Amino acid sequence: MKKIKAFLLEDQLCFAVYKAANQFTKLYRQVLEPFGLTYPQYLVLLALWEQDSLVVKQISEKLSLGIGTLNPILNKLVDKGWVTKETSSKDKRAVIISLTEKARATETLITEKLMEKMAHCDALTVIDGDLRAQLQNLNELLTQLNNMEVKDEYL
Amino acid sequence: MKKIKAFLLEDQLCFAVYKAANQFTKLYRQVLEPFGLTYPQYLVLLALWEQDSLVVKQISEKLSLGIGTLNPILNKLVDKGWVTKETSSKDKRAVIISLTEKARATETLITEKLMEKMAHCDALTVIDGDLRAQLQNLNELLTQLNNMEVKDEYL
DNA sequence: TCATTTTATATCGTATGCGATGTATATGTC
DNA sequence: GACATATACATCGCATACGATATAAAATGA
Repeated sequence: MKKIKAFLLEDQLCFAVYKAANQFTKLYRQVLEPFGLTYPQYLVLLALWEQDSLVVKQISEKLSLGIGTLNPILNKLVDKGWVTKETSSKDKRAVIISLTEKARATETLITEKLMEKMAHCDALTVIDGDLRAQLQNLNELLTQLNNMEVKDEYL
Repeated sequence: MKKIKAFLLEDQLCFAVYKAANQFTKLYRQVLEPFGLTYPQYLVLLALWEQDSLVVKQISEKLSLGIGTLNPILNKLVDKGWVTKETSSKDKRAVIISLTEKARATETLITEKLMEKMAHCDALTVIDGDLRAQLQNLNELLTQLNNMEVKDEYL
């Protein structure tokens, strides 16, 4: 009596994603820890290196993280001197997050160390291309699904 | 001055995986919450539905979770009456986790509810096949990388 | 204008997820 | 059998991640 394939642990897409996310975090920790950074904290910096001085809401959207998750991360980045927080003068509700000199100065080094680590595994690059595109599709789908849920109740 | 493509937030494989994992957890919560289950708790049940009465160590390996993460989850499952814990008679260090009657009885219902939810999104099924295989490759790679790290220091 | 509603953050409680450490039990070696 | 080592689990501290709630400021509208 074999069970439905889709519901065996090893065959589940969601489980594969779950495991990959955990493994990635572990891998990145090796590089980021010496800088005193965690993976989510690094993501915030990554967003700001692309475009500095974002409002919290913009970072929240870029990373798909709620304020409840993001705010503690931002506070830690402030404490550790990576970013600053200032109220927007145009909209006093909004808070602008900006990179410090330290954060700007360290971008290259962190990026190099990460590339070094990843280079140890050429296969990662090979796999990368197609998978990335598919995952982006998946993410759009999941996001839609999650946003649809409220309406869903009324069907 | 465009930056290296690989290091733009949106283009990063790890970020795509990270987001997908978060979205999946949200999606599953909708189905699992009425049962009083979280996604990791459900994963434990999934493992046990495949094969009951596993030792903690075995579950830890199946889910790629350390004892520090797994133990609190198991304790909650015990508290809520989904599984039992008993010391192995053969090896008094080992703890055997077994499904309760409630857990066995609810498997079908939970599985049905999950399939219902997923069925709302046919596209998920279409994407699934290839992506799953690729993610499994990715996971093997990442796991190897993570296990290699210790030796890595001596190169 | 002024009450209502929306929006941007902040805070809180619960549940992971991890590395580090502690403890009891097996195991291997002599 | 004694003892060093390895293994299985437990516990702790830190850092997310989420939903729910709170608060202040902006936008809306009668």
